[in-house]
Amino acid sequence: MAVPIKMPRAARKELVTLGENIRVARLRRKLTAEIVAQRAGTTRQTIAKIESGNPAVKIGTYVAVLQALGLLKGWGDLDDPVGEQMALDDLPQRARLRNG
Amino acid sequence: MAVPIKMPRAARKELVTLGENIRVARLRRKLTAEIVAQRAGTTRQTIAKIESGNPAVKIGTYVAVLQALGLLKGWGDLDDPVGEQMALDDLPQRARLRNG
DNA sequence: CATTAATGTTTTCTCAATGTAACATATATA
DNA sequence: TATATATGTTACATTGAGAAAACATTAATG
Repeated sequence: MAVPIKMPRAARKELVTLGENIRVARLRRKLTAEIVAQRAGTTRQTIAKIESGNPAVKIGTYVAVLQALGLLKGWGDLDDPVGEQMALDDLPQRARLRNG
Repeated sequence: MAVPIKMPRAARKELVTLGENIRVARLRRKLTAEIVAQRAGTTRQTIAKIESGNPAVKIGTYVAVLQALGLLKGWGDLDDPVGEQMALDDLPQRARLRNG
């Protein structure tokens, strides 16, 4: 197996959690990795990578798997307690760093 | 630019939503794509792909970007109203399709 | 406990995603 | 309205992800 990509601990942990959740959801539905792979248009090896939290998997594959499990809806919604304080109206189209 | 991967409408839509949310979060924080890219260990071109919902980006990059924006925590938690009904205790390690 | 299917694991090959660079365009400020 | 800068966009080379296949291992049933 390829060496997992180097990344911060917290990020890795979050990916592992997501993978575990996906595996639990699959088993609860009594679906084999093979079946989910077919529905998602991928292979069971890639399903295994996802369930183990391998960061080197395309997000498109993740989304396809979530859809195959009926877990897709609302997944793209982010919880942003910090940004929520700010108005969306006057949001600039670009960020400007200095004074220039 | 490379042709976007073929995928179901709903899945594509969810990715676009995620990308938009990431962009909004970035702008609210007044961060340039360049800055976020540096923090996430990638390039601004890839940030652009993420914000446009391109499915062919590694999930590890997504996670790194979410972390750079302070949006990572709890992201791996899935909402599974269907599976929640089922006990975790007697969850099999494998799914079995037929009779056996 | 025997059987058989599901999963783990490795290897090879192909193709596309990413990084790098360069240029065009648009927009946030003074 | 200038102007510096953020972003859009494209091209190219490299590298690694993913598909496919084969074999080993393990767990779920009867």
